[in-house]
Amino acid sequence: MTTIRTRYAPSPTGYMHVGGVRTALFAFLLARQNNNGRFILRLEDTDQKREVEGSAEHLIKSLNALGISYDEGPDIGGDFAPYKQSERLDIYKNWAQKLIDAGRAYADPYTGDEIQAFRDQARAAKQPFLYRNHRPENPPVWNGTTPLRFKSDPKTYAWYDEVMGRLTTGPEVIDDFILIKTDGFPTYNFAHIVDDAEMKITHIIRGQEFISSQPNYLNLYEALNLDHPIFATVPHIMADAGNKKLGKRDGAKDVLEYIKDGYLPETLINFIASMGWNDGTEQEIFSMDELIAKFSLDRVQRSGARFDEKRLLWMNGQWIRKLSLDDLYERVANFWPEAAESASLDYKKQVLAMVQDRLKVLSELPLLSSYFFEEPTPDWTMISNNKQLSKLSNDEILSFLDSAQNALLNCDHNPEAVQSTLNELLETTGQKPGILFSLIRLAVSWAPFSPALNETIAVLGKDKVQARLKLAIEIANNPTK
RNA sequence: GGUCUCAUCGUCUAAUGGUUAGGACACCAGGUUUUCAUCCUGGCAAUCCGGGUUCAAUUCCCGGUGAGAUCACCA
Repeated sequence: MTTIRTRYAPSPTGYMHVGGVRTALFAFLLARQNNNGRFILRLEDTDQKREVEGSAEHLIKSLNALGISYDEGPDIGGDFAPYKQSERLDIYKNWAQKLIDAGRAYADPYTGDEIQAFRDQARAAKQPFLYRNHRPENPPVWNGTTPLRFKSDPKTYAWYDEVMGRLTTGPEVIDDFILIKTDGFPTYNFAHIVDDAEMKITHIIRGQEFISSQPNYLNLYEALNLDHPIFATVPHIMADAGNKKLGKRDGAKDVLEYIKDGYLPETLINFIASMGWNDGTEQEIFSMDELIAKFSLDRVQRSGARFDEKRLLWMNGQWIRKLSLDDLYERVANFWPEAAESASLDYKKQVLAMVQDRLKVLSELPLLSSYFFEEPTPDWTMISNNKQLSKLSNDEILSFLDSAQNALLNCDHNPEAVQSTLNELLETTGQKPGILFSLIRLAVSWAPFSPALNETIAVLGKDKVQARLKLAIEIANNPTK
């Protein structure tokens, strides 16, 4: 069996979004599940006008962040370097010359306006426009100042696509397309075929937008006397709303943005893979290693999938909970509230352990933990708006807070001891936990939600708990609250 | 408009010529000594429509309809 070589071949014209990640991921998985498989990154920078500064770096950064590693690429080289099409112009010229010599390419003598006129004509006649209907009889010798066109050989095609199955088209879709532009750069249509051949690519995985040009590529493979690689067409990912392909305009987020928001690479990989692929079981959570082991093109969905942010959020929570505390600790390094800067490693880990079950994205960490690091601002409306607490008289509140302060003063601040102290408090006050614990919870955190009360108190420590209870008592004593 | 493709709960999906059409997200209800979350239990919810083949069709075939892609000196 020949070595599998797949590639991801983006054009550096913007940031990397989830659609691109999925194409790259599938190609990567396919290469990785074979012992000697290779995954290649190739930059298709043949459109100088659309090129966006920094997007190649962004692309590479995104792949790295997600753990989609490549074996050959523009920044790391490889046996078939260079991996940037703009540095391969001579190669395309050579291949173009072969076509010219074989009578399969010719100089396009028309101006843009002239071609547009043909197009309008066809449209007026309600006919599909085909350039080859206007093929010049005696084209000039190509000198690089005009586009070079492929002289197609229209015919019927049937081919197999690993995802889509058997596909067929008629000769009407075959046309003379441009191989080399007037700026001397090849078109995608030409360059990718040459490069895939030169780089010995065995599988082409790409988005649905290329499926309609596939027969033209087949025609070109024939003209170049090349065996074509195996094709796999992956359906589009649709935007959350509407029925459009997910693109920049639909608010498709840059994948690095998801990372910055505190989505784990594991989540992104898992989620993107499972949009359009599953292994036929009820498993939802897949690690990269599992994906490598289980992925197969014939289980890729044929229809487009919608990007569901809520499911992504759920999945991120799942992955966060799977992490060991130490691992999670490393990953939240940049997400702590500012006030946590001076806190000890040990203290931060204790806090983190408590909020691990509550985090859905790492960026929520400050929201969930700030009162562990700085004094919260008391907000008495949290008590007065509470269904149960609002029924208490001020004297009752004072008495409960006072009892709590006293009881906790002589209590070791570890979760077990605090819990038994709290339990005793329930008995001595004769209150239900819903009332007493809510009150204490608010007095020590002033947060809409917090971890288990005994743990919270234990981690905060006696000094902070006493001070906060004292402050709450002062406020309760002050009628203007 | 031409060409190609696709079609199962709101969403991601599983399955099969015979099933109570399964799971997950979301949503709703209940439970776990406070809150939020986790976790657990339960609930709601789908085979686009019409023909045909068949004892039997969501599954195979045909036709509609709907959706997507493409028709560039973009990839």
